[in-house]
Amino acid sequence: MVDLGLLVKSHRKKAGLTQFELANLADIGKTTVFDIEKNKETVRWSNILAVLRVLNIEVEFKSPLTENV
Amino acid sequence: MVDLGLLVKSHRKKAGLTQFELANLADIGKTTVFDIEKNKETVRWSNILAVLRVLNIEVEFKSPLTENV
DNA sequence: CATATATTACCGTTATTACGGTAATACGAT
DNA sequence: ATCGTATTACCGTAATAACGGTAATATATG
Repeated sequence: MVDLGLLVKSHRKKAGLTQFELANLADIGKTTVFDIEKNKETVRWSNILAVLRVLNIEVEFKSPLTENV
Repeated sequence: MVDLGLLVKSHRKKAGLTQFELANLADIGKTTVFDIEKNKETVRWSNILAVLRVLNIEVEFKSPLTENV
């Protein structure tokens, strides 16, 4: 697994957004954006998804059993 | 994005686990396993990770900007 | 260096999830 | 069809994440 916090941060920067702006676009609180970038794992899944959606990041799940479901 | 609930369910079945057993292995509540399989997005990210870990499923994030960070 | 802006951090309140218990339904095997 | 097990569903309580406010620190810019 990857450093999601760093991934979000770098994408946000590239998009020229502040945490606050990203939070608004994703319709979540600024504190939550901060938490995600800090890899706090207690955040709501839906909030992570909201951020990823704004930043155009996709999620994929992989396992020995799947070449994608 | 993929049907995570279905993915979890099929992997759990393949592993021969009940929801309750999976919950215990992941050290979370049975209700949460049920919720994940129902694609309830309000679950805690850490709980999803716990389940994926037990089932040996990896997460990957993809975007136009990354060939993996 | 000084100023402005962004980030990090902390706090208190509110809203909501996590959880186990339990009941009802569905599923599978004999 | 019957029995046993798994799943689905609902509930109440306790735990905790979400949130905005604010302050402190860091970063960037003139």
